[in-house]
Amino acid sequence: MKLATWNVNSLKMRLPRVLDWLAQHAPDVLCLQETKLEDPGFPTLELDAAGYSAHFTGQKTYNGVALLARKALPAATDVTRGLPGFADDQRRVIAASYGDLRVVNFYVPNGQSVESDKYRYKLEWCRAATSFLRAELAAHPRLAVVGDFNIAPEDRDVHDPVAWAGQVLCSDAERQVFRDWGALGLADSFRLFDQPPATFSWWDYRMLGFPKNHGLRIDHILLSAPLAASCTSCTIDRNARKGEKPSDHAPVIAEFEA
DNA sequence: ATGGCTGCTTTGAGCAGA
Repeated sequence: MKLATWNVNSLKMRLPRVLDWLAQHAPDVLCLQETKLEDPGFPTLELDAAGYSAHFTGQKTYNGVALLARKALPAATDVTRGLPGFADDQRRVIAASYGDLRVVNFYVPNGQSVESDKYRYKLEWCRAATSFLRAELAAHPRLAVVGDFNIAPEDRDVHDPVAWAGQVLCSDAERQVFRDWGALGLADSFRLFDQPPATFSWWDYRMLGFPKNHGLRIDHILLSAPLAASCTSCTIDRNARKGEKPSDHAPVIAEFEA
């Protein structure tokens, strides 16, 4: 079983790459963020032709998340959108069950800067997400929480920790949220394995960010204990960041026994 | 080789991303 997450920065622009990537990697589930599509414009037919069933919640210009699942999987059940008790026009959360596998797909707010109202919104959003995840864990033993978290959990996830110290994506409050989710019983699958240093999932389009590997690891796959026990690898596909018209994020992939 | 932002929007300068 293979589970992946990818912030595509506009599914309209990235659909050819997504279809190529699905054909090459054949994940069982691929979670997308920043689709930037209203639901009637979602490319359901193209993905169906590629062998994937889609569930999604989107809006124009910003945000938007989707779950793509190979049709061989059990049909999605218990599909939920948004965070309970957190009224929000921004489409950032979708979750579904495939048999006993539960997948939560997050596009965590960016926050812009620690002085910004958007940062306060980010922390409030994360507080609601913590409550949601506690309930999801209680209901679903085999839980994966994936997506663009917009949090670099530790200094080793940052190309220049001194420059980023205390900045948005790296602030103490954001890193505490990541630890809180870990304390609920969600393991960072990437850190279950030895990894090359300076492995990142996002690189700024500007200033030769990718060629210089000036990146951050902000896209994650968290696993409940039963899922973590069967996880055999977690990798970031930096090849997907190369070439013409890449997203600024690379996919994260977790593989499991059976 | 992977190369000095990109995608979006009441179409075009400005916002947002991270």
